[in-house]
Amino acid sequence: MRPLFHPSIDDVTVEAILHALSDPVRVAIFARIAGSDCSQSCSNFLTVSEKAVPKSTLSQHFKALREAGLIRGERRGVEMHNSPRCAEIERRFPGLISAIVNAHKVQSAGKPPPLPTAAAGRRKAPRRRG
Amino acid sequence: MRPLFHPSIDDVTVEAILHALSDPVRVAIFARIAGSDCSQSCSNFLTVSEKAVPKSTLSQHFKALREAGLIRGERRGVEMHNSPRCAEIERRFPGLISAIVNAHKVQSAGKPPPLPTAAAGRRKAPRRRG
DNA sequence: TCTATTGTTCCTAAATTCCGAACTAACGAA
DNA sequence: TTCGTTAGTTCGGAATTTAGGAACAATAGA
Repeated sequence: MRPLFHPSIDDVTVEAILHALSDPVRVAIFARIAGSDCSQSCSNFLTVSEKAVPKSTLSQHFKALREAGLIRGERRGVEMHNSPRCAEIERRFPGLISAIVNAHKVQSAGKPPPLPTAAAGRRKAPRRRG
Repeated sequence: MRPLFHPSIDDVTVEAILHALSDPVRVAIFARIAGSDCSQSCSNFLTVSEKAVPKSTLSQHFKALREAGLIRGERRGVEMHNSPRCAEIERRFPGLISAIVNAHKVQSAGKPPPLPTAAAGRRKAPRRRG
């Protein structure tokens, strides 16, 4: 298993951050990691916003967040501990992360919480494979 | 020619904004439109950050910015006038746009201005087509 | 050992992006 | 009117990126 790659803060780009956070699942993951005071393991996110996320996809999402410089991952035993790099990013790009997380909150607050029984109908149809 | 589509401000999403601005050419375009006091035509951006942008690509970039709700385009005669929708977005997502534009400035300031003679070597190699 | 748990890698299909070529639309001149 | 120019769009196909199932690797406990 390959060691985890984390960019130095000076190599972190706005483009990479915005791209990483332009995915609804990834912002949701990041918002929760950034908002928590203890590190989160990947498996805490096997469902995100009522939607199941396959673990291979989840792994890719975490890789994207790590390589954008948004989180730091550390393997501890069988699981991974993920923590935000907010402080570093704040020094490099003041106000960026909080504005994005805030906007995400505004948007989440704007749409009513999905009713459990109606949720299935709103879910994106699964893609069928060969 | 199809009429231009502009989302209502309430339909504008953080994800769409971040995705639109996660492209280096598009942030550069948007930063210039947002920073100018007069509207800008598309053809002003046939070269962006010393790099030529094919006009079909440019057209797609403007479409992406419009449909993300970041700019408003208006056809006047043969050309298009593009203006930012910063005020509306600021009301919906306070601080978001300015943080991103600021971050983009920080990043641009960080890298030294490319020397004209050396610029060609740093350009991304063009993809070869069939 | 064997088994369970957590996460990664591989592989292929689907989606997205890029950009040259062909096109449309507005304008001015003859 | 028709021709030519300019500004931008659309089309089509190749390249790139993404999604997720299956197989795998690594750790821990029994």
